[in-house]
Amino acid sequence: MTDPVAPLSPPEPSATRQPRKNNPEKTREDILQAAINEFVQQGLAGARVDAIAERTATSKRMIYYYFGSKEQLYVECLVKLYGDIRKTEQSLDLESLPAEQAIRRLAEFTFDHHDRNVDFVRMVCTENIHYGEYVKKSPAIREMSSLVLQALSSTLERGVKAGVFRPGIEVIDLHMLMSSFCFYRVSNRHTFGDIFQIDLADEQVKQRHRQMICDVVLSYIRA
Amino acid sequence: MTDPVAPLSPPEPSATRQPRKNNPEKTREDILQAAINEFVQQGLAGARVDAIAERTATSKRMIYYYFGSKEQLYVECLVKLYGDIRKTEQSLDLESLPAEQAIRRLAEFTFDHHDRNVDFVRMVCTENIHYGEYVKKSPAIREMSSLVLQALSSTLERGVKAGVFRPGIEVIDLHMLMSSFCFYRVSNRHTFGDIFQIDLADEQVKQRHRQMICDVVLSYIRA
DNA sequence: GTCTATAATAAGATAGAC
DNA sequence: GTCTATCTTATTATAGAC
Repeated sequence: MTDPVAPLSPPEPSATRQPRKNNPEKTREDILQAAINEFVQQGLAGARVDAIAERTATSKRMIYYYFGSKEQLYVECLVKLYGDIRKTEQSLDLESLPAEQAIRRLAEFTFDHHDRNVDFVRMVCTENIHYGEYVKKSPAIREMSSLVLQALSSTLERGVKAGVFRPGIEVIDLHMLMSSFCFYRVSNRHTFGDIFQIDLADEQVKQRHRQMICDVVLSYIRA
Repeated sequence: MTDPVAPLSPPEPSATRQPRKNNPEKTREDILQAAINEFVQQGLAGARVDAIAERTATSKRMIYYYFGSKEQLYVECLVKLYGDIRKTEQSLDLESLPAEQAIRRLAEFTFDHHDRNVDFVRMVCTENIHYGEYVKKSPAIREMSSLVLQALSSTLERGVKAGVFRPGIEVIDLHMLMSSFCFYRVSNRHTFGDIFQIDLADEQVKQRHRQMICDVVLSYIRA
């Protein structure tokens, strides 16, 4: 098909010996995003390296070149998605608000983030199916996450001192209460929605639940 | 190894031509339980039909003989696990208790059931990763599930009439509040536990959370 | 109804040219 | 750094004897 000499074709535009359109940074990012999409849709076992390659502007060979294996690629996807949530969590500026309002803002943020990042939720589900063995391999994820608890903790303290919250609340438990509701609503939307005949994506239902988790948390911790 | 004639061995006990030890009912149940174990551990895509066969007293051929395909076998596993929770839910006898106590019993049951049935929780996670497309195929699961909401609904009504609960609570939302906390605690124990350094299987933590979900629900609906 | 052996295919990973 | 072609293994599913 391709003639080995090509004597009549025009010369290559670049004379500085650059193979074609090399952009390692972009190629790597491109693969990572394609992998997230595939893992999120198919799970770890269900994901196909070939399928990831097809979602990419590059080839399967590059996946192994940059990431070594399917598992290592998967871990990098996890780190990226956890990084996204933790970064945005820090822009909340809870200290500037009265305790009760700060709790409300945190609950609403938690709700919104899960609602908008189905990818993150699905990835965490997949990871738990695999007994969390890949998050355990990445200390970076653990380190990023302690900040939320610190922010929540100091807010609680402020509220107790101000007399609006009752003392004795465990920070981790409160965080779990918020996370579980916001997470479940997204993670289990298919089974829950089908079985109980409710459309969890509906805007009215969504606003109701957003309000609800705030009320639930506040009624629980109020003095 | 086995001699084809066996002239000195004792005669077969059954003379009525029964191949070996045929017990279709038991074989089917055996396969189903083995499949649950495999699906629960590996997910749908990760589960191997060979692995299921190895967990069985019978062979891989029988899996296809009884269930047709890996997918159909998976659906039967789902139906079985959903059936288990819905059956036990009906033995709660909430009508015999004062409204507030009935809510407490339901919350505790929900907590205990999820805590004791990790298999169920993991299977539901897997199913949601697959967009719930298999529960949708089984109307039996949907039909079984409406009973919980009915029980919760009449309990709420009683409480409102008695003046202990405030009106306007959505039944489905309350059910989701209970389910989400109880479910998440089990489904996400690996990531949550590792990231926030808490052992969710610890007996003290468990009792604290069991108490907590009751308090959360009641403080939210109390008049 | 049950078993062993195998067909047909698909998947993760790599070789080697450019 | 990038590409195509391919190796190796494992997987779903079935054939055919008993």
